[in-house]
Amino acid sequence: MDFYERAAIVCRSIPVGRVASYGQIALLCGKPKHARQVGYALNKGKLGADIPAHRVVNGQGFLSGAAAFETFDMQKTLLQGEGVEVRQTGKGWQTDMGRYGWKTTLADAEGFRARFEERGI
DNA sequence: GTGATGACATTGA
DNA sequence: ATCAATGCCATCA
Repeated sequence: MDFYERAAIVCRSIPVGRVASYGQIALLCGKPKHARQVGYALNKGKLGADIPAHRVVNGQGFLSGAAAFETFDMQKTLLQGEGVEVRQTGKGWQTDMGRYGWKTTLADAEGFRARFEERGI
């Protein structure tokens, strides 16, 4: 399905030092209800090797906790290395979406949509 | 084909 | 604020 190709493009577009949510990525792919498939794809590495999967967190800024990285705190380490603050809360590792969340606009979504169409995906 | 699974999100109590 | 219940839909067995 072309959804994964789109997701790969979107993920590679996440700025360094920013994080995006699964739902946000799904939305930018034009499939608002595919948040879970984004997670599935990242888990399975279906988007390819050059994907900054560590910049993808859930809607509240929590790190997934799934062991798709070398060690459990790999994702945290990578993010902090990019300047993203990651705090330990009672529930788990969390980033401040207000400060580090990737701010996307309608224009961004439209831009992606155009890129997808010109590629026929 | 059917049913279970999941790096999610939203709603309502 | 916290927690459970739903909704969701591509994969996989």
